[in-house]
Amino acid sequence: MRDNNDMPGHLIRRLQQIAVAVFHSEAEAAGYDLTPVQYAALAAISTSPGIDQVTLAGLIAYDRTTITGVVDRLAQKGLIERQASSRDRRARELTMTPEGKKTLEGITPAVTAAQQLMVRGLTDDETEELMRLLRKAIAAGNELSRAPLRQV
Amino acid sequence: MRDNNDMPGHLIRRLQQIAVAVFHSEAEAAGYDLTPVQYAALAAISTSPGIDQVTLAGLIAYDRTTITGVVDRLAQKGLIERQASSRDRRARELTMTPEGKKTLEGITPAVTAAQQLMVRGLTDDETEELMRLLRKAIAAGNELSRAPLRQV
DNA sequence: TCATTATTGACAGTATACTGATGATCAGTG
DNA sequence: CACTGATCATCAGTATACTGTCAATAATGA
Repeated sequence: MRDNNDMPGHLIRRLQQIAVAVFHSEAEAAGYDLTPVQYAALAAISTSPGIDQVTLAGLIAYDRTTITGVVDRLAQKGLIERQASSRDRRARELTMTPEGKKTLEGITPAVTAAQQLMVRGLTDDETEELMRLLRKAIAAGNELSRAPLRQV
Repeated sequence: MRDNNDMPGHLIRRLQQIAVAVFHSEAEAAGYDLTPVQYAALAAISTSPGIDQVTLAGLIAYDRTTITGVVDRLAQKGLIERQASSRDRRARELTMTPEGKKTLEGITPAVTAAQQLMVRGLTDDETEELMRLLRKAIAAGNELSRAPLRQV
């Protein structure tokens, strides 16, 4: 019988759990109540103001159904605003509030720290190699998920 | 600003999504309705009959709260049985049913196929290296998650 | 033995992720 | 312009994951 430790799926799941836990503890220690998912969405909206939800989902590889809830919570926290688009009445344009900008700037050091902490068992070279392999595997499997990356 | 593609956390999350999607489609194609999480739990119960839920959670690095629902669903599908332990009246001993054994055996080829498919962009050597790096990072971060691995 | 502490399983509540469906709207074609 | 098909956002439902809490029970130490 194949051991869990020889299953890529199991190992990926475990490191993901650790990554999320590290993110939460770093963010909380810095005084912010933001999930990894919410952070990524906020950062993407910051880079692409006025973006609609489907495009946002594609940029960060989220399911379009998931993004609804994430955007809801960001709006509820006053970090972003959602307004109907004038060009397409189906779409909602997402923009950051000043509060959102302040939060994004403030939390960034904690996010950077978390990224290092979650691979603290690896050397810098090993981390680079891990990221290279992850990128390569993701590129080949991108279309297998319901939430593929869609670069604009 | 740091790109998503340079963030280990983002890359890990994406590959995890792909891994789960691949597992589902392979399992479904083989005629089974079992999630990756349910499969791992079933396999662990098969290896360690009579195990209690906390020990099971430790073996596969699940949160003890999560395991309750997983075990519920496996029991509801008739794949496992839950009975009060005679040694410890708090604990529930988990055992497989014949149906569970049949399911586990039947689904195993699909699981193996899924493990290969989710890293189909990598060569065999690269897959080995990816698993090595994942194991090393996980070992260093094990205690950072609420659901660490607890080998017996 | 008795009081304190720890452990097991469960529950409520929140946040991803997904499947599948729906209403509103847009774009392209005849 | 009317029709068809695609797209945007949302919803209902299911399954992880987590935080924090609780009752029942076990284990430990004074």
